Amino acid sequence: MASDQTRSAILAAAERLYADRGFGDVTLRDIVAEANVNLAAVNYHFGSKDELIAELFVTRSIQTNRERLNELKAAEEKGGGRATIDEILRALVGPTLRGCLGPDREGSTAARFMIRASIESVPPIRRIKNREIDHLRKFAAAMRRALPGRDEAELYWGLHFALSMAHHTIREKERLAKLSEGKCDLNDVAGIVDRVVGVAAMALTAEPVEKRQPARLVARDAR
Amino acid sequence: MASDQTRSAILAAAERLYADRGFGDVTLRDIVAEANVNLAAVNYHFGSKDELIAELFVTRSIQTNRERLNELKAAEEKGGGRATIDEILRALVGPTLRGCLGPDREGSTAARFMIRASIESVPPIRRIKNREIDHLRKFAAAMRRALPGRDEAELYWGLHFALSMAHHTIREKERLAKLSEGKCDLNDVAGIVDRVVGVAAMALTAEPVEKRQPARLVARDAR
DNA sequence: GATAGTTTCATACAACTGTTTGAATTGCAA
DNA sequence: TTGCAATTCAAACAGTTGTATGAAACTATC
Repeated sequence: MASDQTRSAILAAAERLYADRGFGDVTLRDIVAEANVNLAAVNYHFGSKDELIAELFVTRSIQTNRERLNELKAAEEKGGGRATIDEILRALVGPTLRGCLGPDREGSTAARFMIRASIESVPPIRRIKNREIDHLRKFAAAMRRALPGRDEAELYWGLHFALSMAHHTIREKERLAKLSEGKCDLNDVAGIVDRVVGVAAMALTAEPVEKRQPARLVARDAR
Repeated sequence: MASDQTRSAILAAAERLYADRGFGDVTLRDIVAEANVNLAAVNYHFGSKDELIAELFVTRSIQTNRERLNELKAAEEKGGGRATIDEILRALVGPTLRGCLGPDREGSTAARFMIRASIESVPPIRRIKNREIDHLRKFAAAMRRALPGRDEAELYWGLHFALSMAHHTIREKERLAKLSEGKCDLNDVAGIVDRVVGVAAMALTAEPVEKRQPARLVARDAR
């Protein structure tokens, strides 16, 4: 059954090429050349180019989501069913940040592929991302338990901002490195996780915007 | 001189189509059909498809950058040459957020085009974005003046996180609305600006990560 | 109203895309 | 070995893409 061999050769070659050169200018012919298989093999084994991309992305997404949930579960068990907000946020952004910025994984094809997927947005991947909401709801629920008094909208904003900082750091790491002329250390992944978690937790635990004292911030008119 | 007419008909049609359907599946033939001009007109007036896209994006970027700098300059003049960190951050994220989320501009083609440009990343636009660094440096300089004692890396992280939250909110506004089941009001643009500026300013003025006590935090020190 | 310079137009081009086809080859069971 | 299914292969297909061409139509100047 050499079929599995062909299948995974295609997957590996595709992931490598997409990671290196982006979805935009990698054709099926590039992939089969890299994998040393026949052009028709892609459609035979995957049905279409889009399904190949989808399989690639689903595989990696599942890995990340599982890591996140494992971290969350571990924290909850440690805390007798309730994790702290720091732990929850850390479980949310840690796996992605470590996966995409981690030094040992610097050359990792999988990580570079996921960065690509977050920069270039191509239809089959977009469709899958839309299903990510159910996954995020689990974190929203955990946050609700960790900060019971908190307004729900505030929780979602905090979760959203945590993801914002994590994803944008991955997307724009080169730009930030250049802008800061190396002063921001993008290799200190643990530090970045602390930073993102710290800011998001701060946003979640500070007084709500409405009540916060301006510190010369322009007062918002009560709608 | 009907040439200008053709030129701007193409620009308008292209911006509209790209805004609606993305760069991926809008062809020159779609554009010229929408603009009611001949196919060859695009290459005649712009040289190539990529140059058309570039011109579109440059025009809008310049607008945004000018708005930002105007706001920054106004705040600096008001403060006798020095703006507060809140004002600087507000000048940075305000124009983009208002432009892309603003209710009156909800149907604005320009805004929707810029959202597309931030979601889908296509080569001619990527090339231009790389030159945005010089523009950001002006804000970094202003921040340095507003928070003179602060470590430089911290300033860049704060600036980076402010942009992270703003851009990600624009990119993922639908997802956030769905995730929060409408509890996060994406139409309250002023509120969102306050929120983003508030969180970023908090991150910038709180104690540095190394010294900070984990968990809940942390009053902002009046400096 | 002839001339020169722009702009428009229909059409063709050349290249590349993902996909399909049908025959060859292979692997394996009876 | 024979038979059957799974897999590979070269080749072609059908469609689309951005771009180029050269003639036609227009515009304005003298």
